[in-house]
Amino acid sequence: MSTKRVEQLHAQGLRTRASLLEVAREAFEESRDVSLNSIAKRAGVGIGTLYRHFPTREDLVFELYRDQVQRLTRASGELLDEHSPQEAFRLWLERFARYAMTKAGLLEVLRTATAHGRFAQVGRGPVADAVEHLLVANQEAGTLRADLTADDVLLAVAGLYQLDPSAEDWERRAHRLLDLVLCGLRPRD
Amino acid sequence: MSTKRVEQLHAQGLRTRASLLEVAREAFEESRDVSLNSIAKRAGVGIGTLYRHFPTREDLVFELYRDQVQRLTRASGELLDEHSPQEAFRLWLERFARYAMTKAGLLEVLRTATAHGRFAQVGRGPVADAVEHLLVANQEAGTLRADLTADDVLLAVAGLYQLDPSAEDWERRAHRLLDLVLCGLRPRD
DNA sequence: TTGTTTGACGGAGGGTTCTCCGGATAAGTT
DNA sequence: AACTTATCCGGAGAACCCTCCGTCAAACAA
Repeated sequence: MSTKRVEQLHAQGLRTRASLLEVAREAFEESRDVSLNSIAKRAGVGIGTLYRHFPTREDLVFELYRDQVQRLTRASGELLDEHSPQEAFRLWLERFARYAMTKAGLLEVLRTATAHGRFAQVGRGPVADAVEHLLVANQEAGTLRADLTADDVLLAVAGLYQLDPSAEDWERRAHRLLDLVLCGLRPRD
Repeated sequence: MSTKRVEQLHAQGLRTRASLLEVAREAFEESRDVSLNSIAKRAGVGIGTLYRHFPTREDLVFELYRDQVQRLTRASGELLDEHSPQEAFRLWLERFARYAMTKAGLLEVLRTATAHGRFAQVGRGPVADAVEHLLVANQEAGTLRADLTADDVLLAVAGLYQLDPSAEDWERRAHRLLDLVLCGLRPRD
């Protein structure tokens, strides 16, 4: 049967893929800049195989943090359930900042994921969707300007990507930035 | 005499340095991603020589746009002479955006120059100084919140670095961003 | 004039990224 | 069992980045 065959063939591919991801996760925990070469070697796989599974370095890193990003985007709904739109929005932005800073690689992922690039095209990106969700709720509540788009918001908080997670003052700077942004997004008068 | 000797020795170095810069400028106009190898070759110089003059790629690019950056930073004073602090601030930010977008390489330079990195340490960077200048004038006029720092401002407009100069809508997006930022920086009530 | 010093030069070399294609292996076919 | 096909694997190879060090020539001193 065709489907079984596909599964079998995939089985092999999926195994090496999983192996690659596991090795990559370990490697990235040790240091941020790992050579793809070394990952392939540590996974006991040719470099060509790695590239077939993950055509670019970004693809690999993105996959590593996929669940983290998902958890973040899902949080928008949960926060809206438990808090007022205004609070939910602020809490979500703070979580966004914390996520971006905590795991070093995530920052890069979030930046490219929110930029208008390859990832953004997929339904304009899950992150943009989460923002949109929060945005609409706040606009209906009248706590955010009605003319805003998710794009506006993501651009406004882009300063987060400039922060250096290894510096101790990133938290203070991030806090100030979010304050300014939230102030600017409020309805005029 | 010692100074003459230094000048003579420098003369040689300066010539190759100038040659490198000239070639680099041409090369970068053709395409953004040029190999340092090719620049060295086109300048008729060994790759080692290039690296001695410009230890990192950033150093080279930064040098290419040094005068552009200077012109931008100087504009802060001129604008303050000719306009109200508020207008000067807005006009300067718009010029900042335009500069960053027009010359492709400049965007990268401005980002690293404003980030807290190597360049920023030198007197916290000329760009930061320009912002500081405008900021103080506005705070004295009461048109910007008194607790703001240049760092805050630069973080707030960092969204500009996310824009894609080759897309047609960057101008609209930049405009919206600046609107939001200026709104957020105004004194509360 | 003949060392000697000192800065500048060139490129080999090790490590990386990414591409490309021939080889292997399993599923399906006759 | 022999053959075909689809899929995956591996690594050679081209291009690049950056470092390191031996060489060279100008400037100066003896």
